[in-house]
Amino acid sequence: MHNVTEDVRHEIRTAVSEAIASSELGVQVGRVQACDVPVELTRDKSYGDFSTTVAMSLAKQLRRPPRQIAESIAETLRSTARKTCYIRRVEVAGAGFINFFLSRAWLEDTIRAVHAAGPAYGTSDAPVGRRVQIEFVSANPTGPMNVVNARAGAVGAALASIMRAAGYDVSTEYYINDAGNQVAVLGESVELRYRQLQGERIEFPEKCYQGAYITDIAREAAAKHGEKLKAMAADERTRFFREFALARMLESQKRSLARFGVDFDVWFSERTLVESGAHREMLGILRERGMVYEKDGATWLRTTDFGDDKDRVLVKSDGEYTYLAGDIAYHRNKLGRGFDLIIDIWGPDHHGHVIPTRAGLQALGYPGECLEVLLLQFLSILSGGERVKMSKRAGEFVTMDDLVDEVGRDAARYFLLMRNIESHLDFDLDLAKSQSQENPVYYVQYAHARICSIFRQAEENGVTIVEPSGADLSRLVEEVELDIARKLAAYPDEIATSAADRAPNRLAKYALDLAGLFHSFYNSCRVISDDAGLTSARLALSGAVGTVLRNCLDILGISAPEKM
RNA sequence: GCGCCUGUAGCUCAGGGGAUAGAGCAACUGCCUUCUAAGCAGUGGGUCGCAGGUUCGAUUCCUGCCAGGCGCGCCA
Repeated sequence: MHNVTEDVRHEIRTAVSEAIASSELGVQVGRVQACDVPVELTRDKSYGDFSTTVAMSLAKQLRRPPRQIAESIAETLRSTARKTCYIRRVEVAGAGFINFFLSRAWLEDTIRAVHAAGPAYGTSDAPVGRRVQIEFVSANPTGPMNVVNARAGAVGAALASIMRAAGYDVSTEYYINDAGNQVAVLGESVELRYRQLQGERIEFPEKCYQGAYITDIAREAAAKHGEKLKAMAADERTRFFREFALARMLESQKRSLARFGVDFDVWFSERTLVESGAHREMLGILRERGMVYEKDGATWLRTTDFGDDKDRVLVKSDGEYTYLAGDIAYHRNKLGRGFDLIIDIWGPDHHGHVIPTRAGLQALGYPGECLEVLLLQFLSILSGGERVKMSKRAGEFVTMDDLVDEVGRDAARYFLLMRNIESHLDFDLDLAKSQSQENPVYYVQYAHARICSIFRQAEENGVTIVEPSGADLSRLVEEVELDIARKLAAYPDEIATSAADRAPNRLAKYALDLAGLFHSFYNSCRVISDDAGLTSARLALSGAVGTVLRNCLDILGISAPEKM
């Protein structure tokens, strides 16, 4: 009873498959496997509860009108002596849909299933058994977390939760880019600011990071290590500033992420990778496999063998590894840790790296499908109707912290999750601030708080709260009550689809729809009344909605308040 | 020039091979002596960018075009 919808689907599939085999159609089509019968929850309940389009897909093969085929299948289903437990009525409609009207027992069972499973409702019974790693955010440690990182954080964390709910074994990872030359530039920026603070009249180069946070770090270094710094030799001091600045930036980035509620299972340092000799090792394997060649003093990878439009450099003529080489080595390391699927969430400006990186893995002998890159589209911040320019070097941006301060963590996360990941997202700060009352996240949270309030009220009034399994759910007869139960039944499908499509926004929409149904119910039906039986039934329904809302919000990384 | 993403209501966007295309905002009208009005009920609003193709069926998939965003380094 964990997943009633799946049970029903199975029942319908089997019945249809058997009906086709035993009807006159069976001779022509042969056996149609039950799993090949598409069974969907209907969009509109006038089409019944579930529907199949199998007749339409058989039309071509049988060279008969789909409606006729549907009638034939339906007729056989109706005359089947063996009474199935949920199916009550079978109708043919439209172009050849076979619609199934079920007994209300399936909705009552759904409500009971939600109560029985609680937080586990909607999660998959059968683990998919694939080890998945999702890497996201992985910002350069050269500036504060910005809103693009916030979007990646919200999406990555939600996707990880959704895929876990769908049965995947998921690990989340943050790649710390602590080995590149941008760290040297960061150190240099801080050191120059420090020297300026010491009264030296020196120019601050354009390539350095301009933000005020650089000066803050310089000031902090001076305050803590003032005397020691003065005594240092030049190269020693440069090294000091690089390490000091890096440590401070990482600390501040981790703090921002923690405030935003995004956590990672693994923080992976690029340095440890470099120091482990992973690059050299990778290159050795590629060389053995004949995948690299020398040209113009550089070492090239034959990415064109795997669909790239030109080969790529792995080792520059100055002997340094390229960014691509590092990425391939890193991904090889990930796969070496036993993951079957690597999901990276990147910005759209990195889309050109997808093919070369995958090509690198293929060149190493891995299947291309083991790397999936989700390109998260950009996010613009609108303030006063104007697009806020964001440039890290210029030090202009709205930070993740700003977002949390101004809009709040829950609202920020919901907003960032609301949209399809491949859609450009306009985040209007003024709107989010001024209209925070109408914010969709409050709508969902409010439904949850209302449900909690009902239960508090029931307790205060001394209403005996019957165990849901004991409530007489046949008392739920209002249309909106049954609509809610139907929506609860759709939840497991919603989790599965959101996971398969890598689409957290679907779940955000589901939560909004369920909350809407509940608000509607709340306004037209009184839960606590003199009718004890009805009260129990409605409490059971409300409690089930509360559970599912909580599950959704939890997955999305948003709090489910008991009071608002 | 090549590549990726987008084009759906006045605005911001969902949806998606199927049966009358949805929500919020904005506008208007009602609903608080009863469990939270951060709520509900209702009204108006659409050639799903354009043109072909595949299909029993396309707004959805494919191709081309148009428009917008972004990217095309021995940078990271």
